[in-house]
Amino acid sequence: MPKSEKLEVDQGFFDKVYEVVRHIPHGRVTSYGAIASCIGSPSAARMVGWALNKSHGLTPFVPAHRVVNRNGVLTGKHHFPGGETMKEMLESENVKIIGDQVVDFKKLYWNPRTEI
DNA sequence: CGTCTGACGCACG
DNA sequence: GCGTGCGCCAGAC
Repeated sequence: MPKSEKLEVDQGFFDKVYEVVRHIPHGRVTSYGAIASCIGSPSAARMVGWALNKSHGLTPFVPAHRVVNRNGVLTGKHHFPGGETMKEMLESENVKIIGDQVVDFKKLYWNPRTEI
């Protein structure tokens, strides 16, 4: 079994997370759990958030602001510089936010498993 | 090597 | 409908 072959499969949890997140269309959002499920670990939603934390300032740019929790709430906004950065970035993509809640989250929800 | 923590999700009461 | 507890996997100390 060549190592190169294994390398493609065993990139690691976070790399897969980045790959999925990068596929999120402009002006759309998805959830941690959906990503986790898409990469093969349905209950590893925490790891997704953890990976995204490390993704900050990474290249290519990973739109972590498009990833919210299952409720459509911007749980990770505190990890962005400033405090309202995540909200502002989403609003710049025509995504409306009320408080920390994404408006029409259900409509804007992008399912990586179905639409990837 | 053991323990705690973490941008979540779900089951249970 | 809301609060609490547990599990998930990986890394830091």
